[in-house]
Amino acid sequence: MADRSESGPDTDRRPINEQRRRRIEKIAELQALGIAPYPDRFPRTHTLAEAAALPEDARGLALAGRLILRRRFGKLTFGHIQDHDKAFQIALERDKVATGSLAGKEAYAVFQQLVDLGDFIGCEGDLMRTKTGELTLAVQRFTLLAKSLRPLPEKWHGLRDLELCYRQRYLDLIMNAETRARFALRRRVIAAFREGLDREGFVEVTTPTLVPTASGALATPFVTRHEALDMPAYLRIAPETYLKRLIVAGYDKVYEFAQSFRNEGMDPSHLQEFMLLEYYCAFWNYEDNMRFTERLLPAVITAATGSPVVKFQGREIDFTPPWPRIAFRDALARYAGAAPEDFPTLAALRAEVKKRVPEAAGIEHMGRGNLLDQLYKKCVRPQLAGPLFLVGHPIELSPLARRSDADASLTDRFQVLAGGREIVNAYSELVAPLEQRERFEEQMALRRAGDAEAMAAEDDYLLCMEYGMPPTSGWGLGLERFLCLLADRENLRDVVFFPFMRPQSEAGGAAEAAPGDTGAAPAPQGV
RNA sequence: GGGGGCAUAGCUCAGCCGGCAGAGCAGCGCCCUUUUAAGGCGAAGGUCGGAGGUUCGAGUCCUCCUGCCCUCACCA
Repeated sequence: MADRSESGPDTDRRPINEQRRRRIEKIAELQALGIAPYPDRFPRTHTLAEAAALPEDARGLALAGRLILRRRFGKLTFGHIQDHDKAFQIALERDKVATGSLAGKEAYAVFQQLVDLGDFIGCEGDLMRTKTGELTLAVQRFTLLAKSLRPLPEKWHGLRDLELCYRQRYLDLIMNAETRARFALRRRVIAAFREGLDREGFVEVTTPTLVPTASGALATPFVTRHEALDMPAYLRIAPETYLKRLIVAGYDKVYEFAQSFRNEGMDPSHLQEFMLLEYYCAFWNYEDNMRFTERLLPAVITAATGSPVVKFQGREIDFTPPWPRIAFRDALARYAGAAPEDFPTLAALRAEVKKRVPEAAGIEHMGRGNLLDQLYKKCVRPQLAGPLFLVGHPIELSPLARRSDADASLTDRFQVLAGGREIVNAYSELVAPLEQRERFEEQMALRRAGDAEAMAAEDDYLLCMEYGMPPTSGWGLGLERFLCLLADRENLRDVVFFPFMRPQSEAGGAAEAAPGDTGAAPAPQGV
């Protein structure tokens, strides 16, 4: 797009802002001086972090960044330019600076009057040290790289308004180093998981996000429509059954960072769109998997944060292995004083849950598994600081998990608990196709009985299983929840760049203008 | 979905018992060659989220609406 198009019609319908209008005027003034407001490139020699590591007599640097601070004196100006990783001081002297075809006083005036905080600029010059010892680029030539039209948030307090941080994350990232650090942590954690899994021989794969049946978890899917096939389609709620198909296909070890979608309530601990990391390993059982988990998580945490000890909500959680193991039944008995065998009938258990968790809804429709789960979630889990392995979950809670050989009412399943939260859910997979079909049918019966959580059956997956699935153990982790633990954050939105927000018009509640209705006097036509 | 809280200049925030709409930063005009949120002087900048109501008078009190935060329920 040609530079001059920027001085063309201004169709922004939002209330006129004085500063924005002034900056648009500056574009024309720059162009009149032969200065392009949006040039196409700048040959940068170093990032700002690289520049900061150079010897202080380094010469001939070309640095680029967003101008974020400026301290003007009469004939000397200090400023800071910022790139993603670093802010760096620049100094311009009136009689020693140039831009475009201008030099000295005229070039200096361009910097003072036509360059604004928020603009991207390129700066060429030599390093020096100021009287106060700060490594600084003495700028001989600067180049405007992009004119910004809106003022940045406050330079000292940054962007504080939570709603603006979510809606305009780019401003949050520009202004708040803590936010940048949080997303750098996300990047490091993902890289560390990849490294840990790759080194173990796992293969990263991609499976469908758009699916004909939402399976693999107990959740309400987002529904959409496949027009060409004239059928409903769903966004996946988990990658599980597709990854297991690949196990059947002969991949021994697969994993996926699977963006998943669940159409359920919004609160600080639930996102509609989130990332599940799942892996599956053929020939492992859940015990093998626990041993690997005990190696993988400390390695990832240490790689990402520098220590296996996580500080969370004022507590220290040490992931150094080994971690204690506790059976689901024992946890209920010890922390809730209510072992499952104390309530042999559904009615007795239901009465107990009603007594202890009176606020829970839908108790009448819950099966035995969900009733026990209520007791666990409300009375036991909050007390578990961890890290620890919770094992031996009731079979009703785990329709895709292998039945325990020792106790038919239990599954070969474990969860990793830390900070009162479930970090990992894993089990020996159910690989027997006929039993899987029965378990799905039990879920469908629960569904018909009113338990909305029960899992949907998936015939295509059952077909796949009938060709033979090796013994396998699978593992899943909610990436955002894990990141919140490492970043000591309560709200999952804090570790997602652009959380889903209800749209809001910029006019502050005014109705959306119809197309073509500019709502303001159009600016003069350019070109 | 229930309950509680917040919404004032581009940003960060004051605004008392209902009585002229405020500050800092940013921006604008001046002064200033070593600053670190530079400093000094000056002039601007507002649909107090929106719509009603009470009142002589509403940023302030009441009702409704919108958005966000917290919390409970549901869910990972």
